Amino acid sequence: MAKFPPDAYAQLKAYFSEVAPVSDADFEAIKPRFLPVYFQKNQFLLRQGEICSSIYFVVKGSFRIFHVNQEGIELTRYFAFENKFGTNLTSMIEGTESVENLQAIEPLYVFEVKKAAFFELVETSPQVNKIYRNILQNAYITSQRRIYDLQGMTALDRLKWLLGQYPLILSRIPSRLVASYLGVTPYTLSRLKNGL
Amino acid sequence: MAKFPPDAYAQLKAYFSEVAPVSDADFEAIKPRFLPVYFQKNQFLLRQGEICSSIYFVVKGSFRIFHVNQEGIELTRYFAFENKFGTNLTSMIEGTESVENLQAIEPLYVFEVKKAAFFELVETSPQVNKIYRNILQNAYITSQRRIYDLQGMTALDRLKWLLGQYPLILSRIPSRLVASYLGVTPYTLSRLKNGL
DNA sequence: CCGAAGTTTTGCTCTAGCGCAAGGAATTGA
DNA sequence: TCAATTCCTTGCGCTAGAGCAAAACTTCGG
Repeated sequence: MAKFPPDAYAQLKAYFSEVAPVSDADFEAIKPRFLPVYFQKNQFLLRQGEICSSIYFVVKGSFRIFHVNQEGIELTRYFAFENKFGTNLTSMIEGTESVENLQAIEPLYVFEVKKAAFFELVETSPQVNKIYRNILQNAYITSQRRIYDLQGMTALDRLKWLLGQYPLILSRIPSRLVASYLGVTPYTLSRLKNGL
Repeated sequence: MAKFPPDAYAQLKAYFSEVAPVSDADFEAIKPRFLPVYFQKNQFLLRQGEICSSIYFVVKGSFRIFHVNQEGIELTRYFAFENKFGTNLTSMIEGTESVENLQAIEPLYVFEVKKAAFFELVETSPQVNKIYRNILQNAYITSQRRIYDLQGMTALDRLKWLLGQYPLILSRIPSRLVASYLGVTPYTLSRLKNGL
């Protein structure tokens, strides 16, 4: 295991300046709530049935959010790459048991922000508040878009749509997981790749 | 056109007592922000491209929220029946152009709450605040559930799932609209009904 | 560096659901 | 109330994608 990226806080600050610029002094106050954590490939950040108590910011690597349905099929709904936040919002907000799993896909370096610390920051830091509004809206908009954009598309068009958003996804993420995101079998995805 | 249901405010008060009980005095203060409005069957409450400036509470009748995709196919995502709130959240929150239409299915009696008045109530009334949290959470959870529950189900199972939620929907709503909700053609829905 | 386990590809068959066409039923409006 | 329109059903052929089996390729631990 390589050590935690030394410039990770600089990266976080750069993220803030994109979304909600923050002064050096304010950033120093926020910083200690962002805890560097490492997860191995395939390790779980959260398992279904547990209560989600943190939100994560990806410094390096990636994780996915997925659900296992009645038939035992995995359905992936989100890939979190560098500079993305990810958590199970419903479980974290309501304190209910998660129906989703969060799992590292690659060796993963994240900042973990504990629920209590996070909501405190939401109240005390206008910047974090803005970021939170962003997260909420994106969560909703993303899931809406997913329904509307994908409904009625062929599997090939869905794949193209995904590649439009993450051009490198097929070289970075196992096909099996991409298939579980697109809602097709790995067989079908393999064949689709020929038709690109 | 029949006149607006005379006991509509009593109905609204009953709804509050289910979700967030409110004293008579407080209710009197809230009441004037709920404006009785009538829409004819098929009339639009909002068209795509417009900015959504109100939220609606159904007293009697129903409306649907739908989107028209690139191929010109209508995709319905929500049916609002009695005692349900409905609006285009994204457009209302962000003030952006709506990509969805709201349209009365039956003769429709609603309370309209203007955006400004609504957000003022959210700030000043703990009860309305709670109802708003409810709406936001439901919006997100519903769209999540829709992705997870329906993914991988056959069309017949999706129909049964819908009938589990709204047992009378097929007798109340035109089949064409139910089909556009389930993501199947009217042909297929018609055949599915035989297999129930 | 090698064997085992997991992953991806490919051939083949099968089925759910599409979509046209045409007939029947139900709504609508003057 | 009666035509006109819209909506629903049904027969039929067709295609996208599922799913099994087996081969080819990767990855990983020791």
